Amino acid sequence: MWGKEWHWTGSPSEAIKLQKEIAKSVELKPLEKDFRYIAGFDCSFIKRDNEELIIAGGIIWDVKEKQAVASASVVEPVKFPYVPGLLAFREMPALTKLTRELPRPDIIMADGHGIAHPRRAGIATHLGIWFQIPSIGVAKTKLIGHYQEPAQTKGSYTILFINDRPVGIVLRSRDKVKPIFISPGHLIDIDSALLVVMKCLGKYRLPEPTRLAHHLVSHKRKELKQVQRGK
DNA sequence: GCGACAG
DNA sequence: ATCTTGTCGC
Repeated sequence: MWGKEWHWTGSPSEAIKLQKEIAKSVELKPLEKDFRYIAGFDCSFIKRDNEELIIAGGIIWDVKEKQAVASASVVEPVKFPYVPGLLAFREMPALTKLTRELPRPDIIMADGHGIAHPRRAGIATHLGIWFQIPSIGVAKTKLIGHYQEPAQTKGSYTILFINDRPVGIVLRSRDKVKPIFISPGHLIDIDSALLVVMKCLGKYRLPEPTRLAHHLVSHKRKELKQVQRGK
């Protein structure tokens, strides 16, 4: 069910074990059902005294009407350190809490990778498995894999490989901008993930769900900075 | 031992 | 992610 919070505690080595298990449950298949609502998630961080806070934000994008129909954000202390490959353990607690305030989407779009990950279990995969909703990872840079640089024109793309295995797409989302990295998280395949992302592209490098979520958290962050000054 | 390394 | 001003290119 949507709104189910994630409460996991453990060490980095235990986290790696969990990811290996999660990867066994991943299902990659074409998106058969029609879709309309896509959730976009993103996080920001800020320091308060001795602790670090995470600001998680999410929006629901209506692909048909091309507009956000809901949004929410939460702020809480972060417990897990940032370790490449273990991003999900840092952001999942806040992101899942966020879902209590949002309607259930048809697809989840996360800021990060899906199976284009050392253990095929990026944050998009964690979210897809946890909620059993098709999920896609959209990252601004590569974590792992090899690819040929796509042409400079919008819409050009190449395949991202890990040991000769296709795991995602490197897409030029606008003319002459750095490409974005798309990979399925769960319950969707590479082709469908690419189609969904392209349907969400507007006049910016990032697809609307992720871009608006990022805009939301950066705005929330500025508000918190103001509060810090006033005390 | 030397690079690579989501956010 | 965050710290930060001006500046190069379309």
